[in-house]
Amino acid sequence: MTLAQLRYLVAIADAGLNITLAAERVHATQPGLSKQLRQLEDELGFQLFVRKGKSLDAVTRAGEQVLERARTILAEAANIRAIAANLRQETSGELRIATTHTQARFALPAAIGALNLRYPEVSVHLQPGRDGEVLAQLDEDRADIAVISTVGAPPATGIALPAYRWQRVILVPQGHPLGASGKPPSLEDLAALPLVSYDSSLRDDSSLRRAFEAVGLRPQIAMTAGDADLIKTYVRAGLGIGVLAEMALLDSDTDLNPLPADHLFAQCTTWIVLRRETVLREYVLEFIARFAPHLDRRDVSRALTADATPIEWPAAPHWRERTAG
Amino acid sequence: MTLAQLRYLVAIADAGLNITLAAERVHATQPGLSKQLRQLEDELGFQLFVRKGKSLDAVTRAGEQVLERARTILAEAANIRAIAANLRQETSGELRIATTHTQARFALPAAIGALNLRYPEVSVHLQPGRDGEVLAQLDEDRADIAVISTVGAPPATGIALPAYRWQRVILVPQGHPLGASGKPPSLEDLAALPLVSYDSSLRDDSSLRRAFEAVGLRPQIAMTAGDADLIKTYVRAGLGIGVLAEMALLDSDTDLNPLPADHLFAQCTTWIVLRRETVLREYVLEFIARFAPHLDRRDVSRALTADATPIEWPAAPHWRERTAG
DNA sequence: CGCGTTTACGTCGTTCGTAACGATA
DNA sequence: TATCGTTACGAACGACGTAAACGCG
Repeated sequence: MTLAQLRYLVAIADAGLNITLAAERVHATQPGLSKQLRQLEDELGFQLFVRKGKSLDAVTRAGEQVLERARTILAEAANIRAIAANLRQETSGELRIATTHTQARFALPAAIGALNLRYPEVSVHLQPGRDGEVLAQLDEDRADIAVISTVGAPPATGIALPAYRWQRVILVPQGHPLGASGKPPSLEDLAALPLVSYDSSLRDDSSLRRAFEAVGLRPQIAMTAGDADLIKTYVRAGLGIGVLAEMALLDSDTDLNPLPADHLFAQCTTWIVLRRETVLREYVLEFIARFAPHLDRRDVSRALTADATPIEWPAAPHWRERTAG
Repeated sequence: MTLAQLRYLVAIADAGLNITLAAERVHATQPGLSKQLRQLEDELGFQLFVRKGKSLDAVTRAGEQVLERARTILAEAANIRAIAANLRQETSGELRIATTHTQARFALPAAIGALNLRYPEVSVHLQPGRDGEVLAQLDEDRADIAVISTVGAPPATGIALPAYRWQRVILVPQGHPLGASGKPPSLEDLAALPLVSYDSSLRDDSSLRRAFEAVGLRPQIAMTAGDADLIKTYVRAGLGIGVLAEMALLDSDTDLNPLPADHLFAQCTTWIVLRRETVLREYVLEFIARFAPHLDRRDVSRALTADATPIEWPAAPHWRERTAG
């Protein structure tokens, strides 16, 4: 059993049992992986994969067990390398951030910009996805950190650090009667109008739906879109009034009128989620410090090793205040 | 970085930074380890050990970090091999039990005998030690399981499975007045007499001492010994009356008179302690099943992976009942 | 002077890539 | 027939052991 064999093993599993594809990903040849896999199976004395003809068809039950162990071995090996790289003060590397579109488009640019200034040799990869996918990417070691929002409690998987809190806003075209009245809209007002919001608001457990249902109303969702830019586009087109994250407001959106919705919807929290027992590169800590300045570097390190006390909120930085600072 | 390098690394650390000794233990040559260690340090880019002249003097701070990770890597590699060995139904191997003398001498023989009958190719190593040492041995991967007793809660480190419960007994020579009265002795009776008990009863936190202190008495400990056989010897010699574990009573002790002490001292529990995240060989499960028959094999496996619900007591098997069965 | 580490060197095993072959849809 | 996995072979690397030199107490 060698580290290379284990690396090949998980590469094959992650490539959907396609050895050729796995070989490309690990920068090796297909016969090499094939042979190493066979040798590993010979040494262990059982099949890791079920063969159908020559192809791999499935992972055996025992293979799953081995895969799980192999993953933690490789993760710890990566940790050792990270310790070394930090000690050597290496400034190059990569940062894979799994996140949703809203975060990537509106919340992250400032922090990523600052990171790039301080560590120009670090290449950042934004990996968009829905909430579930984002956490899965982190879990499967396909991302280094995840940035994700919830309405209430932190996500269950991984270690969640609170980054910031935000509210939703109502977005109407300039001159729309809802904005003209001068007083903030009520849920009844909104229920009477066609809404444009995120795709996720179609889900039964979406916080938007639940806010309406809590008072016995049913929102009329005219259309949904994957990102805020699209929502704004359709609000402009008059398809309906928008409900979206306040971060999505830009100074250039002068033709749109944002109305507060703090009193209608629960506050949201954006979290930085990390894998347990992971050694972070210096520049990742730097990124976290930029993105969530209230998090002490030592808090982050401590949260990673032990299941320590949850991080407490600071004097609640609000989004607008943060960007102003 | 290779698995061999990591293995050498922890071997050197465990050998007290003596490379030659470490080389013997891993069945390799000293120059081999020396070179591999250097190569690992070169690859990582920093010193794992502090050199004093040519010798290794200490582990560096970063070295400690790496060592910890290396240990879990090796443990997981061992787990993979254990999965394989179990699947192949291998019947040979070793079982290293870290435990105290009382357990080794009186409680374990039956289970070890049964294990040897079923798995004659398994070599059992009993590794005696005091309570703290026993758990340390388990923690440092120098034992596969630990068997240890406490008065109240289970030991904090590792996963503790309750094995059985027992009481202490008072042991006096035949014809001693304490046994002649016919009624069980009181703490006052005992406090007036010289006692012979385990070395551990000298500790301030010993349960023997605390039982007396709880009622404002101070026991008069005439002498202590490391094991029950010695205690019995000195009770026979008339040095005092014995206080020891009921398991230590043998049918052949006809010249000694055991008096119940259930009403004087708190009940003790003997635990089987395992390391977290460890794959046990089949024969270890077999041993556990023999030693603590009320533990379901699946309970054991489940307890190892997750921090699951603690095992509950069955219809409280008492020591005497168990040996009778 | 002995113990322990490093350096030097030769051998052996192993891995890896290239190329050809085979099976499967 | 195209795709994917296996077999075969040769070259290169690397690990290991033996033997000798070096430092230190």
